[in-house]
Amino acid sequence: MKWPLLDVPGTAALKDSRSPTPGHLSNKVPVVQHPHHVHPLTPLITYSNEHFSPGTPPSHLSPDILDPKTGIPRTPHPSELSPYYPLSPGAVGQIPHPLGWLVPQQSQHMYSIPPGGFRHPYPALAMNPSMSSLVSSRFSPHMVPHPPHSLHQTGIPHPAIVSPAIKQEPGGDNASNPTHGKSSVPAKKEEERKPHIKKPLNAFMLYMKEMRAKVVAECTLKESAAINQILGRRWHSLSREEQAKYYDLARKERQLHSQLYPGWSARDNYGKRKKRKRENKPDSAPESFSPQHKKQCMSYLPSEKMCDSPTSSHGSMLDSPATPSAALASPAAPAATHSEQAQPLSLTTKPEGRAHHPHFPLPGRASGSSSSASTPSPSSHPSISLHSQSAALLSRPIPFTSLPPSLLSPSSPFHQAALHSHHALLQTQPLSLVTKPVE
DNA sequence: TAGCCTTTGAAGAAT
DNA sequence: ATTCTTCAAAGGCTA
Repeated sequence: MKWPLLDVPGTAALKDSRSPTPGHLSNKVPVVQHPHHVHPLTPLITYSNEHFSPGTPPSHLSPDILDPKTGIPRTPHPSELSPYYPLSPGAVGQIPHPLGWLVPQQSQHMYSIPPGGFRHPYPALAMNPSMSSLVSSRFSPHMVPHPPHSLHQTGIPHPAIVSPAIKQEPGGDNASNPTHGKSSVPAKKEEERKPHIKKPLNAFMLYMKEMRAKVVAECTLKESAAINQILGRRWHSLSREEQAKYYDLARKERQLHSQLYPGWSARDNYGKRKKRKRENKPDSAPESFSPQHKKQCMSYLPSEKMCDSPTSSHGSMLDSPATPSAALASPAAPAATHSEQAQPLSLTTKPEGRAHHPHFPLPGRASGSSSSASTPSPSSHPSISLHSQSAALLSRPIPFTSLPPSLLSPSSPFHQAALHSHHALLQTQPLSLVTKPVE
């Protein structure tokens, strides 16, 4: 099922991402509508900080680098060495932080605006008539409008595009390329010429990108694995509204991404990375962890406990956004009856594999399925499967999208019951730790 | 030095 | 229809 697209004014045209119609996009994408508005995703769609590093521009941003595809020399522009929006210096000062509501404190240093201004992260989108005012005078000639289908070959430094030279697999990616071999030389060449278009970031990734620096600063930690654990917990501690913001951003980004790369599929990136080494897991029982995994988990726990102060534990996982609209329609009352400590590291209870979060059928593909609301799959989450009673209490993640707004009201019996069940579940969560072998 | 770790979510593949 | 797998960010760590 798909994320139930919001009827957010201005996004309707994006709903059909496969048939981008510049004319439609014009006045329906509020994020780029106003000439002085910065794309709300600005700091989040960087995809890679490589594109930001003013001091050490990646090779593909090097001025004297020719586009591997077109051979067109990249026009060096100061703004390319740092953030995205090619706004004039005079306009920079007018830029409200696109995520001011997200990063009230750290926005200044996290997204400092360089002298060169921003570079629009989605130049192609900027090329439609309505956006032309935004970019017409800010892009160098080679960034002049191109049909979406040719974007990959223009050398436009879209943050989602990573030069093959950077992202390329060691050894020519042969190992993971099913078409490798003598007979696939053309295919290989073709593959090499293709820029690596990264996946759009999901809500949590956006959140991580946003909050990582803060957590790092707070905890003086740098290991991403540890940071991510903390962020994962904090993510769950966010209120529905707070998460909804990120879901909304992620949705918009997906829409923009699909607008820019109509032919792109997540499958395109399959095999781009080296295969993970989790193959050694199958031989172990679900509840048995490899020593390495154990060690990793345990080693990260103390750090997290020390750092992860429940500064934002007013949310509930039940309050996670089914849809932003739902969240906004009925913002969850701060159900701060549990703290993060009350949910000790459920992440460590994940034996292996990935499972969709059972608590909330977030507006993904499952939400469109009516059966998803009636056929719970608690086993999809290890911690749930370990607590059938809790799972029964929770009885099942009913898609909020399928519920009438009245039930979504914090004061509604359903809401209260759900919270009660949720809290009951949380109280059982510590048990899940027991299931984790302690060395 | 390539890949792992760790998180959640999206999307595609597989069952 | 459901489950599983891969990738997205990121930086220290490890083989």
